[in-house]
Amino acid sequence: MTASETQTELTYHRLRADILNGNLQPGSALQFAQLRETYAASMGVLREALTRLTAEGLATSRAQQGFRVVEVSLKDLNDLTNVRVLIETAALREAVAYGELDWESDIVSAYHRMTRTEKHINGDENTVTDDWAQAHQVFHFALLSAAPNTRLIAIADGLRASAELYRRWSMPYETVKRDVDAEHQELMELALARQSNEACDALARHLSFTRELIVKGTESARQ
Amino acid sequence: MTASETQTELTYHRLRADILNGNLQPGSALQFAQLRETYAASMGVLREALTRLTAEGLATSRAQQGFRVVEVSLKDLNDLTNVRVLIETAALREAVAYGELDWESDIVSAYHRMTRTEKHINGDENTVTDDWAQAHQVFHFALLSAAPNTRLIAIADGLRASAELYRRWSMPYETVKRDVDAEHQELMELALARQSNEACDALARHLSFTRELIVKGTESARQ
DNA sequence: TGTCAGAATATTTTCGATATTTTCTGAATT
DNA sequence: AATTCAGAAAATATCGAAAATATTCTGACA
Repeated sequence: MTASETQTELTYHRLRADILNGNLQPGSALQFAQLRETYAASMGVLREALTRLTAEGLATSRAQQGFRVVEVSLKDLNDLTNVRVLIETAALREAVAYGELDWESDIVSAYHRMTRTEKHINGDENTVTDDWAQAHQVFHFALLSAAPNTRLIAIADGLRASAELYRRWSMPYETVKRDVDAEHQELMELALARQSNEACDALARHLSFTRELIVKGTESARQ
Repeated sequence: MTASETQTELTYHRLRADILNGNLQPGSALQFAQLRETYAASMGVLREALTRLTAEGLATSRAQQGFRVVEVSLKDLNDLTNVRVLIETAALREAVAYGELDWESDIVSAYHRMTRTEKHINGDENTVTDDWAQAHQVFHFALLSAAPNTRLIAIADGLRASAELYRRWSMPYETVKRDVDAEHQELMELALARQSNEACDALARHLSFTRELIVKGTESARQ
């Protein structure tokens, strides 16, 4: 193996991707025998990858009962959204206060890349390409990256992984014709204009949008 | 092995305790051969325990270069303190708003236990007993436990582990005769009186105290 | 004196066989 | 019909040796 990436990291990334894109369904059991075939990895490697995913909040484990994909729920989505608003607005406020030219350039660059990346697989509006998801993450990371408080940024990044899980869930409900690009553009412009309060409001709305969609979607489905 | 605790968990807890109480110094290498003797554990078990500690922020790892105890720094202490104030006050505000009789009773009980627990080992003011550290954690957990947002509580708990690392560092500087018990009592009374703003202020001051001590201590040492 | 290649050493990573625990199945008992 | 229990089956947890990779040491060359 010539790559610098260790076997465990490779398996970790592949498992992580399969959880995030729904290939492994929330709540389903992650059994070693089965995973071993799929990923051609030894038990030790799988075990370590799963431990990392558990710590990240994408899987759960109970002693002697193995691992499962984490469950999703409306309650957790609500909690998650509230925490993300709290953390990300705090980080954005710092970034707007301390960001310099590098920060501005990174945001513009990330925005450009995101808007020029093919968003849907074969035009199917219920899907998102890996490339776009990646570019989206980079854009949001760039927005906060100038915040001096690295702990804040690390927590925001960690929560973004969980949020990805729900984004997938919300896609079928995006009947409202949400204009995500416009939200991102507004966010970028307010940040670059150093309008702290307005930018934070826009970010809060942006983060809350997914929750609103799912809540409304499941409510109408229940009737 | 008859215990319900799995081998990995046992080793994880022992390693964690040794990092927190300074038995393993910040920045020092955690080598397998050495750890294997100390903890009488296999490589796989150690590897998993270390992976969990890394995810928790108490250790670091680089591919092919093993694990180390996490480094401490003034910058990180500052970041950590700011995030903790942000998170814990948000959680406390929720707890004060939603807490019921169970919550009140738990706080009173935890406070009582903490104040009746021997604090120092052999009266040495530079040390803290494991029992007191445990009771202290339980008290702070009880304060926030009524917050409906479980994500918020989980993050607060996670950060408390890192904070423990710095508490140890600050002990030699506690020359100011800090009255921790009084701080805790004030905190408890304000929370039970449902005085949200005042309680959050008291909590912010309480969390920031450790930072002030270390900053002042290292400044005067540098002169 | 400083630099560099290559051997020697030390450390980490990976693997599958074995031990332990949980879950399943079905017959016996109340 | 419901419960209990033992044995079988399936899954997870544990271990230490072997492979892969980094680090250190050595001595020749500039």
